[in-house]
Amino acid sequence: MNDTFKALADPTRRQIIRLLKERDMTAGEIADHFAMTKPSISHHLSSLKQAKLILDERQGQNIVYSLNTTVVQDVMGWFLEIIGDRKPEKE
Amino acid sequence: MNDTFKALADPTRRQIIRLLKERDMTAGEIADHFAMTKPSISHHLSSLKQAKLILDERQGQNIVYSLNTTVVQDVMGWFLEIIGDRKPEKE
DNA sequence: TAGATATTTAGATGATTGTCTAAATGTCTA
DNA sequence: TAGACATTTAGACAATCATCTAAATATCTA
Repeated sequence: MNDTFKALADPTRRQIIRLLKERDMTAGEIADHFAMTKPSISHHLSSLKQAKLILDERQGQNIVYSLNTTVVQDVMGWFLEIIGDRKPEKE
Repeated sequence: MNDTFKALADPTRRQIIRLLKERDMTAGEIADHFAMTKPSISHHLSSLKQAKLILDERQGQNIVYSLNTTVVQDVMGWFLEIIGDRKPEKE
Protein backbone atom coordinates (compact mmCIF):
# COMPACT_ATOMS: atom_id res chain seq x y z
CA MET A 1 0.00 0.00 0.00
CA ASN A 2 2.86 2.35 0.68
CA ASP A 3 4.29 1.80 -2.78
CA THR A 4 0.90 2.64 -4.20
CA PHE A 5 0.60 5.94 -2.39
CA LYS A 6 4.17 6.86 -3.19
CA ALA A 7 3.55 6.12 -6.84
CA LEU A 8 0.53 8.40 -6.80
CA ALA A 9 2.51 11.23 -5.25
CA ASP A 10 4.00 12.38 -8.56
CA PRO A 11 1.97 14.43 -11.08
CA THR A 12 3.58 12.78 -14.12
CA ARG A 13 2.61 9.37 -12.83
CA ARG A 14 -0.94 10.45 -12.11
CA GLN A 15 -1.16 11.82 -15.64
CA ILE A 16 0.04 8.48 -17.00
CA ILE A 17 -2.76 6.81 -15.08
CA ARG A 18 -5.27 9.19 -16.61
CA LEU A 19 -3.89 8.44 -20.09
CA LEU A 20 -4.20 4.71 -19.52
CA LYS A 21 -7.72 5.22 -18.30
CA GLU A 22 -8.63 6.13 -21.89
CA ARG A 23 -6.84 3.27 -23.59
CA ASP A 24 -3.85 0.94 -23.39
CA MET A 25 -0.68 2.51 -24.76
CA THR A 26 2.90 1.61 -25.62
CA ALA A 27 5.74 3.15 -23.63
CA GLY A 28 6.55 5.34 -26.63
CA GLU A 29 3.00 6.63 -26.98
CA ILE A 30 2.94 7.49 -23.30
CA ALA A 31 6.31 9.27 -23.53
CA ASP A 32 5.00 11.36 -26.45
CA HIS A 33 2.58 13.06 -24.06
CA PHE A 34 5.36 14.48 -21.92
CA ALA A 35 8.22 16.97 -22.25
CA MET A 36 10.60 14.52 -20.68
CA THR A 37 13.06 11.93 -21.96
CA LYS A 38 11.97 8.36 -22.59
CA PRO A 39 14.24 6.97 -19.88
CA SER A 40 12.55 9.25 -17.36
CA ILE A 41 9.11 8.02 -18.43
CA SER A 42 10.39 4.46 -18.29
CA HIS A 43 11.43 5.11 -14.72
CA HIS A 44 7.94 6.37 -13.85
CA LEU A 45 6.36 3.37 -15.54
CA SER A 46 8.57 1.10 -13.50
CA SER A 47 7.45 2.86 -10.31
CA LEU A 48 3.78 2.46 -11.28
CA LYS A 49 4.39 -1.17 -12.18
CA GLN A 50 6.05 -1.90 -8.84
CA ALA A 51 3.00 -0.40 -7.17
CA LYS A 52 0.93 -2.76 -9.34
CA LEU A 53 -1.10 0.21 -10.55
CA ILE A 54 -0.33 -0.71 -14.15
CA LEU A 55 0.40 -3.91 -16.08
CA ASP A 56 2.79 -4.41 -18.97
CA GLU A 57 2.83 -6.84 -21.86
CA ARG A 58 5.35 -7.04 -24.66
CA GLN A 59 3.91 -6.99 -28.15
CA GLY A 60 6.73 -7.35 -30.62
CA GLN A 61 9.01 -4.36 -30.34
CA ASN A 62 6.56 -2.50 -28.14
CA ILE A 63 5.60 -2.86 -24.55
CA VAL A 64 1.95 -2.12 -24.00
CA TYR A 65 0.86 -0.70 -20.66
CA SER A 66 -2.61 -0.91 -19.17
CA LEU A 67 -4.32 0.17 -15.98
CA ASN A 68 -4.77 -2.35 -13.17
CA THR A 69 -8.13 -1.22 -11.87
CA THR A 70 -8.05 -3.79 -9.07
CA VAL A 71 -5.34 -1.91 -7.22
CA VAL A 72 -6.93 1.45 -7.92
CA GLN A 73 -10.00 0.05 -6.23
CA ASP A 74 -7.94 -1.05 -3.23
CA VAL A 75 -6.77 2.53 -2.71
CA MET A 76 -10.34 3.70 -3.04
CA GLY A 77 -11.25 1.29 -0.27
CA TRP A 78 -8.76 3.02 1.99
CA PHE A 79 -10.51 6.33 1.44
CA LEU A 80 -13.97 4.88 1.86
CA GLU A 81 -12.87 3.61 5.24
CA ILE A 82 -11.77 7.11 6.21
CA ILE A 83 -14.92 8.82 5.06
CA GLY A 84 -17.44 6.28 6.20
CA ASP A 85 -18.10 5.21 9.76
CA ARG A 86 -17.12 8.44 11.44
CA LYS A 87 -18.19 9.92 14.74
CA PRO A 88 -20.95 12.48 14.09
CA GLU A 89 -19.68 16.07 13.86
CA LYS A 90 -22.45 17.65 15.91
CA GLU A 91 -25.13 16.60 18.38
CA MET B 1 -4.25 18.24 -5.39
CA ASN B 2 -0.54 17.53 -5.64
CA ASP B 3 -0.02 18.60 -2.04
CA THR B 4 -2.76 16.20 -1.04
CA PHE B 5 -1.23 13.20 -2.76
CA LYS B 6 2.22 14.07 -1.48
CA ALA B 7 0.86 14.32 2.04
CA LEU B 8 -0.69 10.86 1.69
CA ALA B 9 2.59 9.36 0.50
CA ASP B 10 3.99 8.95 4.01
CA PRO B 11 2.87 6.11 6.32
CA THR B 12 3.10 8.23 9.48
CA ARG B 13 0.81 10.82 7.96
CA ARG B 14 -1.68 8.19 6.83
CA GLN B 15 -1.68 6.79 10.34
CA ILE B 16 -2.38 10.26 11.73
CA ILE B 17 -5.37 10.46 9.42
CA ARG B 18 -6.63 7.13 10.70
CA LEU B 19 -6.23 8.34 14.28
CA LEU B 20 -8.19 11.50 13.55
CA LYS B 21 -10.86 9.42 11.91
CA GLU B 22 -11.68 8.08 15.38
CA ARG B 23 -11.70 11.40 17.20
CA ASP B 24 -10.17 14.87 17.32
CA MET B 25 -6.83 14.97 19.13
CA THR B 26 -4.25 17.44 20.40
CA ALA B 27 -0.79 17.48 18.86
CA GLY B 28 0.58 15.86 22.00
CA GLU B 29 -1.95 13.03 21.95
CA ILE B 30 -1.12 12.35 18.33
CA ALA B 31 2.60 12.36 19.04
CA ASP B 32 2.10 9.83 21.85
CA HIS B 33 1.09 7.26 19.24
CA PHE B 34 4.46 7.37 17.50
CA ALA B 35 8.08 6.50 18.29
CA MET B 36 9.19 9.85 16.97
CA THR B 37 9.94 13.26 18.47
CA LYS B 38 7.24 15.86 18.82
CA PRO B 39 8.90 18.22 16.35
CA SER B 40 8.81 15.48 13.73
CA ILE B 41 5.11 14.91 14.30
CA SER B 42 4.55 18.66 14.21
CA HIS B 43 6.24 18.69 10.83
CA HIS B 44 3.91 15.96 9.55
CA LEU B 45 0.89 17.80 10.92
CA SER B 46 2.01 20.89 9.08
CA SER B 47 2.25 18.92 5.86
CA LEU B 48 -1.25 17.49 6.32
CA LYS B 49 -2.53 20.95 7.17
CA GLN B 50 -1.01 22.48 4.04
CA ALA B 51 -2.76 19.76 2.05
CA LYS B 52 -5.95 20.79 3.87
CA LEU B 53 -6.47 17.18 4.90
CA ILE B 54 -6.70 18.25 8.54
CA LEU B 55 -7.81 21.37 10.42
CA ASP B 56 -6.35 22.86 13.58
CA GLU B 57 -7.82 24.94 16.36
CA ARG B 58 -6.07 26.22 19.41
CA GLN B 59 -7.75 25.41 22.73
CA GLY B 60 -5.76 26.98 25.52
CA GLN B 61 -2.31 25.46 25.62
CA ASN B 62 -3.30 22.71 23.21
CA ILE B 63 -3.86 22.66 19.50
CA VAL B 64 -6.63 20.29 18.53
CA TYR B 65 -6.50 18.63 15.14
CA SER B 66 -9.42 17.20 13.21
CA LEU B 67 -10.00 15.55 9.87
CA ASN B 68 -11.21 17.63 6.96
CA THR B 69 -13.45 15.11 5.25
CA THR B 70 -14.22 17.49 2.41
CA VAL B 71 -10.73 17.17 0.98
CA VAL B 72 -10.63 13.43 1.59
CA GLN B 73 -13.76 13.28 -0.54
CA ASP B 74 -12.07 15.30 -3.29
CA VAL B 75 -9.31 12.71 -3.51
CA MET B 76 -11.93 10.00 -3.63
CA GLY B 77 -13.47 11.78 -6.59
CA TRP B 78 -10.17 11.49 -8.41
CA PHE B 79 -10.22 7.73 -7.98
CA LEU B 80 -13.87 7.40 -8.92
CA GLU B 81 -13.05 9.17 -12.15
CA ILE B 82 -10.33 6.63 -12.88
CA ILE B 83 -12.39 3.58 -12.08
CA GLY B 84 -15.67 4.64 -13.59
CA ASP B 85 -16.32 5.38 -17.23
CA ARG B 86 -13.72 3.03 -18.65
CA LYS B 87 -13.57 1.27 -21.97
CA PRO B 88 -14.85 -2.29 -21.51
CA GLU B 89 -12.07 -4.86 -21.07
CA LYS B 90 -13.57 -7.45 -23.38
CA GLU B 91 -16.22 -7.55 -26.09
C1' DT C 1 22.99 -11.44 -39.97
C1' DA C 2 23.15 -6.12 -39.99
C1' DG C 3 20.80 -2.25 -39.18
C1' DA C 4 16.78 0.12 -37.45
C1' DT C 5 13.45 0.82 -33.90
C1' DA C 6 11.52 0.47 -29.06
C1' DT C 7 12.49 0.27 -24.52
C1' DT C 8 15.12 -0.31 -20.36
C1' DT C 9 19.29 -0.11 -17.34
C1' DA C 10 23.30 2.25 -15.38
C1' DG C 11 25.36 5.95 -13.37
C1' DA C 12 25.47 10.80 -12.14
C1' DT C 13 23.52 15.07 -10.11
C1' DG C 14 20.69 18.56 -7.91
C1' DA C 15 16.37 18.91 -5.27
C1' DT C 16 13.28 17.32 -1.85
C1' DT C 17 12.19 14.75 2.29
C1' DG C 18 12.06 12.76 7.03
C1' DT C 19 14.22 13.02 11.07
C1' DC C 20 16.86 14.96 14.86
C1' DT C 21 18.39 18.56 18.62
C1' DA C 22 18.13 23.16 20.23
C1' DA C 23 15.69 27.22 20.64
C1' DA C 24 11.52 30.12 20.23
C1' DT C 25 6.56 31.06 20.89
C1' DG C 26 2.16 30.88 23.10
C1' DT C 27 -0.74 29.91 27.15
C1' DC C 28 -1.90 28.88 31.85
C1' DT C 29 -1.49 29.35 36.87
C1' DA C 30 0.55 30.24 41.41
C1' DT D 1 5.20 38.14 36.48
C1' DA D 2 7.92 33.65 36.75
C1' DG D 3 7.88 29.15 35.77
C1' DA D 4 5.78 25.13 33.70
C1' DC D 5 3.64 23.01 29.88
C1' DA D 6 2.33 22.40 24.78
C1' DT D 7 3.65 23.17 20.43
C1' DT D 8 6.17 25.03 16.59
C1' DT D 9 10.27 26.95 14.14
C1' DA D 10 15.14 26.81 12.80
C1' DG D 11 18.98 24.57 11.18
C1' DA D 12 21.50 20.38 10.09
C1' DC D 13 22.10 15.86 7.89
C1' DA D 14 21.50 11.45 5.55
C1' DA D 15 18.35 9.18 2.44
C1' DT D 16 15.33 9.22 -1.35
C1' DC D 17 13.74 11.04 -5.72
C1' DA D 18 13.21 12.99 -10.49
C1' DT D 19 15.74 13.81 -14.15
C1' DC D 20 19.45 13.58 -17.54
C1' DT D 21 22.95 11.28 -20.94
C1' DA D 22 25.08 7.14 -22.48
C1' DA D 23 24.94 2.43 -23.08
C1' DA D 24 22.61 -2.11 -23.13
C1' DT D 25 18.86 -5.31 -24.46
C1' DA D 26 15.12 -7.01 -27.27
C1' DT D 27 12.66 -7.40 -31.53
C1' DC D 28 11.73 -6.86 -36.34
C1' DT D 29 12.93 -6.82 -41.26
C1' DA D 30 15.67 -6.47 -45.49
